Amino acid sequence: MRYPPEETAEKHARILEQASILFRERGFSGVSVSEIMKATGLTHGAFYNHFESKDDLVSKSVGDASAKALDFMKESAASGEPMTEYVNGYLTEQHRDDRGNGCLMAALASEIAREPAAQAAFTRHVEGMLKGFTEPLAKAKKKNARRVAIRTLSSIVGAIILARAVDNPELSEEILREVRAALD
Amino acid sequence: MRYPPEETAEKHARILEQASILFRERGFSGVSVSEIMKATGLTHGAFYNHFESKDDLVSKSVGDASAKALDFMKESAASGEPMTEYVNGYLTEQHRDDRGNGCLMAALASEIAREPAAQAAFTRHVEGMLKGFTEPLAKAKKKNARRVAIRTLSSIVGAIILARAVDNPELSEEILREVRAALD
DNA sequence: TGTACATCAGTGAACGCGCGTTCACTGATGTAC
DNA sequence: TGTACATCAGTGAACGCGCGTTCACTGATGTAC
Repeated sequence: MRYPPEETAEKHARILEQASILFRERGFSGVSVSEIMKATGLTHGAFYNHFESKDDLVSKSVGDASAKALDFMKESAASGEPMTEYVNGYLTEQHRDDRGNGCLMAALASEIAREPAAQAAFTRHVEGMLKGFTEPLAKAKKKNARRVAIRTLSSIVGAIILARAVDNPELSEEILREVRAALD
Repeated sequence: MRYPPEETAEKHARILEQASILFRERGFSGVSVSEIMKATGLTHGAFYNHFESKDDLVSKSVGDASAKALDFMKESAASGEPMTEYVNGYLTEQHRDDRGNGCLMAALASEIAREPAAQAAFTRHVEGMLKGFTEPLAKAKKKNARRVAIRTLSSIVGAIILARAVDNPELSEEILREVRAALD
């Protein structure tokens, strides 16, 4: 049956949001269209009124998660010492244990390397993150701002991926702590 | 029909080898048992004479790939300036483009975080890599050898994962180059 | 303002497909006597 | 040394299952007059 346009738009946004959480938690191929629609409160058949295919959703949910993450970083940057603060929040056990709401790169970069549909949005995301790290450094007249940004991003993404994969809690915490210490 | 024991052992090793290449290329869930057996030159039915289940193979192929990678690192360490040399070889376009024969952590860490069967072997691998990085630093009386090892490992794993996921060749090469430069 | 009709976002059964896994069968190898 | 039999790693058809996707149908909303 027909629904008011605002309701339809709201459902569309909810599919995107649930998808971007579930994909980060379990990977693109680990989540079915049915599960996403169930999480949204609808049945699977309605999915194709909102997206062309699962691949279409994959690519759009990466774009959506990226936009939200870049907004969050900009807020963080607006409050003084941005990179150190951001990185300290990033390398926490809380972030490690909350994949669904956490970093897009740490959760999905490996799978995106094999998912051409999502690469364009993901590449823009990496550039956006690097820009967000580089600009404050450049403003503060630091040397090699872009290089420092690239190294920092690689370190923190690598650290949280390893901290998540390892089943020894001491080692996991050690990785987060020692990489955090690099920025102090 | 029955086969000589050496032939059976050789086939077993070949399944492990092909699996560890294919898994790194396309992820655990991206490769079917049939594909692995076809790559080994057998049919899928024979698989269960060698392994209990696909999960069993996943965990054993991680152990196998780890053993080979640690051996390779030890060889590299036996030849003088180990970490810098190793890292320079790691952060290359060649390694980036050869997932199947490349680093286990870069290829599979994200998926292993959701694959309990493989976590024990993977954790031993990370500890082995850290040990291989730490020992030469400690022998050379460097300060904070373990901390430097953790930061280096996080950086290079993060860098190659990002370099693979990004669809802009200049950005991809820049990431590899700028993280490589950190170790000079 | 009231009536008739087109619209379209839902539902849920059904589709073909590939997956992991099982199983009856084969036949060369290894063993017992 | 030769014969009879047990072993067991292969083959390939078949299994149930969940997946992405399609489709006939529903019925409230929006539009035309």
